[in-house]
Amino acid sequence: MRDVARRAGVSVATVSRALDGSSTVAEETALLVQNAVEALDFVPNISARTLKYGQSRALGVIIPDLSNPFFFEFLREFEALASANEQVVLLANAETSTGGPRSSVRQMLMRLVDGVVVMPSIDELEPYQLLTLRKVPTVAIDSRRVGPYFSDVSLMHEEGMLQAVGCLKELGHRRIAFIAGSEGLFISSIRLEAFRSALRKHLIPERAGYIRAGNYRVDGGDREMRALLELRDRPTAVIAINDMTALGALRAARAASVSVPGDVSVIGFDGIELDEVVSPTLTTISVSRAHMAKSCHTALKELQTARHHEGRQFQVPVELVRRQSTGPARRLRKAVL
Amino acid sequence: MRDVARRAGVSVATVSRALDGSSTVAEETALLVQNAVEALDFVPNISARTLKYGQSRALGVIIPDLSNPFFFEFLREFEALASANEQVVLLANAETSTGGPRSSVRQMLMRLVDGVVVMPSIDELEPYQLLTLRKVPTVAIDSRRVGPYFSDVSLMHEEGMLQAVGCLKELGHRRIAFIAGSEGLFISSIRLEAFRSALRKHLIPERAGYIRAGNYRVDGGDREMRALLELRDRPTAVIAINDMTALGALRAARAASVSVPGDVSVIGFDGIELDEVVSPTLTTISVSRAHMAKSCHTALKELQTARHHEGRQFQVPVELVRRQSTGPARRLRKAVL
DNA sequence: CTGAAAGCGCTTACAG
DNA sequence: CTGAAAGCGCTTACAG
Repeated sequence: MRDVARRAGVSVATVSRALDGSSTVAEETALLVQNAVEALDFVPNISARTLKYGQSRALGVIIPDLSNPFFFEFLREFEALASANEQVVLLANAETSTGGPRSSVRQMLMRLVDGVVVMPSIDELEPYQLLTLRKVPTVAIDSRRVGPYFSDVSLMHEEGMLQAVGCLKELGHRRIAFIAGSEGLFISSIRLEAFRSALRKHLIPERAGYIRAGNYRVDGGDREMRALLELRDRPTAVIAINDMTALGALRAARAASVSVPGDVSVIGFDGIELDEVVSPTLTTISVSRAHMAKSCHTALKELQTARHHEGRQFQVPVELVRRQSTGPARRLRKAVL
Repeated sequence: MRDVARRAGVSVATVSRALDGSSTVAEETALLVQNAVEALDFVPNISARTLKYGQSRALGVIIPDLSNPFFFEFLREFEALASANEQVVLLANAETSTGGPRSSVRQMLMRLVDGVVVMPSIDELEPYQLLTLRKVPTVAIDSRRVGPYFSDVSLMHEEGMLQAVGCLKELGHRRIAFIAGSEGLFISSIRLEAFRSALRKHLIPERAGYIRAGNYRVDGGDREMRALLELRDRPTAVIAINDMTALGALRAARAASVSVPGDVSVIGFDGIELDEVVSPTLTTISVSRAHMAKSCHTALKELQTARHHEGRQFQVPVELVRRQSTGPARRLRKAVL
């Protein structure tokens, strides 16, 4: 910057103001600076500004180590929003990072990020309080809590499950099972509760052994689907906590020569791009990643200016997308024939 | 830091030295500082250090906007390495970022990253020269070039294609097609050349219309597979430039009621996790993401200390993984029967 | 082994 | 409209 100033024949203060844009600089001076900047290919040093401002124009994203395409798809959207705002995305993986979530949080603090998106389960939410204590705007997915410097972006699981169960009911299904996530995880229990509540609203009884604990991954879905298929009163439909689990369920059905949707219908949750690649294509409760990313970004921005920096809840709509993995229940089909 | 110094009853210089670890500090002084740090929950401000050092302990990753799980899987591995080195990952998407690659590069420069991984096609390599000019260690995947501050991590396409074609030949295939990436992209032409060279080495003729231009995505693979299946002398085997393309090819075959591997064999490239989820599971030329991430990380480290900061080439081995999508060629099968 | 001081590159009241 | 100067939080030769 000193070089630029020298070349333009002005002071560094003037250069700074000229680059800032909002400050008052004579037009010809600005031009002089502009030329010098281009001639020297000047790139400002952000850390100097950060040191001054206490803000780095960087946003952190802390993602759990689930090998889930959904997160990548979210990340893509979020990065686009950040870069449109001249912000950069700092990535940290809560699990694989040496030191776990605490070290991720520490990195975010050391770098004075302008905000952090956390995609954890509630069990792990505690380490992130360090962020809000230090007044770093933080938004968590599906934490269902708000507070100072802390907002929540929640998916509308209830509506999604209601639609899914409703759709199955229409197709004649009464024996509907659910493959949840790992036991004890909060998100898992939210979706499970949403499922149960949907059953109740549709007056469908919950059956013994119909609620299974998966692990959000393909292998968990595969394993639990096998178990379900071995039940005496085998379900005619299965809803999975996410698409990866549902894909595992499809695989298990294939391996057991159980036809989908002929013998059993399957519904996932997320709406990842793969759903349309597998066969049968997967019916799913689809979440708009763009909407989710937008909510997260807005939430972080709002927290900076909100009164008392108090957070609020954002709702992300979901939508049942019907594809090949759902069809009429066996019994109904026979009746029709 | 001033607070810590005050509380510990020492100067900030001493605090800095105590935290540094390598400097000489009396043991009891160090303890005093340690206590103060803990009492105040002190988190150092990295930008101050960056300002001083000119290094930020951040690594940039610039990824093209391909909706390809392979990149995420790579990113995961790379992030783990970075965080084990107390480095953070700065993510930029070359395409979606407003301003394209140039603005991504600018962000990296402004933030004084210690190195950058670029995963582009050669067409786009030029903007990244700004990095090496400014002495930022840069490593590109499959660029096949090296230079000052510039290393290359190349996959061993030739070996992979040789194995793939060899495997198909053994199974009796002679009519082998290839679905490439977008025309004009360098990576696409590397893999295509590797395929052609493999054909030559195995004395298999290349047929008209057997080389197709896809787009690295499912829809491109789908589209080109349909075209291939409509040929009069339909191929008995298809190799795709990457797994997403191969998955598209599988879908097209399914839609056309063409059996895989009964009527046609399919081989992908990458080895993404999904290959084992689809049906039939996908035979692929698998690339170790861990190895690739390790090479990139090492390359960046090396460039800082190398003589004249001259880059070099790293080779990442690949390996054919046989799964369900490959089988004996029709003709051979008949002969056997 | 420790402290005072300079300096990294920027921004911004404060004068003029 | 512009310049000189202080200061952001850290590190590190330089004395002691």
